[in-house]
Amino acid sequence: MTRAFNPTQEVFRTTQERVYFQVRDAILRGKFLPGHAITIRGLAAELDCSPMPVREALRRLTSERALEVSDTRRVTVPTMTLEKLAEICAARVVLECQAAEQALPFVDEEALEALCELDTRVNIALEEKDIEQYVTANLDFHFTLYRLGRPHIILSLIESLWLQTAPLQHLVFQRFGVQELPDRHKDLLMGVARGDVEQVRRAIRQDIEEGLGSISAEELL
Amino acid sequence: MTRAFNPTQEVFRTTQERVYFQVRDAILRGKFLPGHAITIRGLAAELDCSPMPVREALRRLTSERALEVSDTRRVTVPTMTLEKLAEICAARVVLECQAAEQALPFVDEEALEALCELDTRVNIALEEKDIEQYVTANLDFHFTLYRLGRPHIILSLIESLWLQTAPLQHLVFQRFGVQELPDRHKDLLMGVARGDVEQVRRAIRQDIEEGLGSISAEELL
DNA sequence: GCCACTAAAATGTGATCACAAAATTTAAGA
DNA sequence: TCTTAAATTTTGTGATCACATTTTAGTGGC
Repeated sequence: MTRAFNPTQEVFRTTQERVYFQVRDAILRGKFLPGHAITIRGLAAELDCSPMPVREALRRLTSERALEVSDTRRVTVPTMTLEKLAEICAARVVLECQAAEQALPFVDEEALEALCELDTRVNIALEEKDIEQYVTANLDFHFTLYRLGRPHIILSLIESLWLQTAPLQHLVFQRFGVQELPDRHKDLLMGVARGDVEQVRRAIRQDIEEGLGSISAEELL
Repeated sequence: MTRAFNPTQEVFRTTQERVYFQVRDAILRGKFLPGHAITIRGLAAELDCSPMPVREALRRLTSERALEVSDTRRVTVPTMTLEKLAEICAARVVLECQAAEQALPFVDEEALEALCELDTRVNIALEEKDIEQYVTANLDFHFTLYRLGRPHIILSLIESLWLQTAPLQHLVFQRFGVQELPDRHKDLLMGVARGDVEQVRRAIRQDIEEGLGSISAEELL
């Protein structure tokens, strides 16, 4: 289970909750391709429970736009469009800038060290072309920063946006690898260390726009 | 049913969907007070269906933070805190500015006229101290503008944020009325008419911050 | 009158069932 | 071989049930 999205590593109180996090994790890890259809009974059998908790978990995920229901009521992994991508990009920029700004006053020695360590993990993953590791480390890096300001509402909005791009990201990674990805983490770290709001904003904006903006029309199907 | 939130006035394809919109509408119209507990069977009886669709609708609404589940698994209308309010405020500012900016290129004579008419309705409601009318007209005014840019993802994020403040808003309205509310719609309309991004942003920011910012600690319970 | 304790009612969760709609497979015809 | 149509299976939705937990009501004691 991805730490950044479930940092407390909690034991799930209900089956529905367990299923929700399992499916969410699978999406983040690129286990589902865009367009792929998901069936309630199939998931229930796979996760060893009745259809009931699956229904509620899927309803929750569609509500976050991590999945979508087709006009024939079938639950599918959404396909991306350029319009959607542009919107997600814009929303991520403004929300993650806000989260980072909110986090800045809480940056101390310890936090900075943790971020540097995570950045190192990202770089190692990039060098080794380890997609799985890169995705996890990158996620941890960003959310560790954002979480410093103890945001709740904004963070869940950001999580929803990451979930929406995850399937496409993995598609692109599998096709082109992770090597030529831009790395704005150094700028971001420097801005964070200095408490320079403007530098942080610029780094986040570039990180997002270069990462998602490079995906052109051809990759969308 | 609030037009701005369900502009197509669609016929609902499933019971679950009908229940979802009915409860959502009730929240927006202030039918539920913060802290109020909602029961599945109770709602099911009231809306004349089995508990099943209600469960899914409530799950969806809690996913949007319009409702929340207590630690004893009871679904309640969330109570507000200053921290949450500040976050919602910040998120609304950046997202609604983004939506408005995206809408500007689509503003034409017709749209401008529609907005003016809605603004008039808001002012009439304010003069007559008609809370119900004010809430509806204000909602329509903002979302009519935002919808021009045909946003999907950002719009649903904004909707979620409005839902979260609705119960508190109504509480404040009932206690203090709607008379002394700030009106930044004139500035906003002028900015929209001119295509002046900066003026629009400023008006939206002030509209949100003066509207929600005036709610101090005492009102929160 | 007020508080602790017990009993009864109500509630959320998960499982199962029925049914109509959709997807898939099979069969038939050209 | 390909297309179309019928038959079969699979699927989502809504209803109902069982059960453990929680909430509420009721009772007794001070």
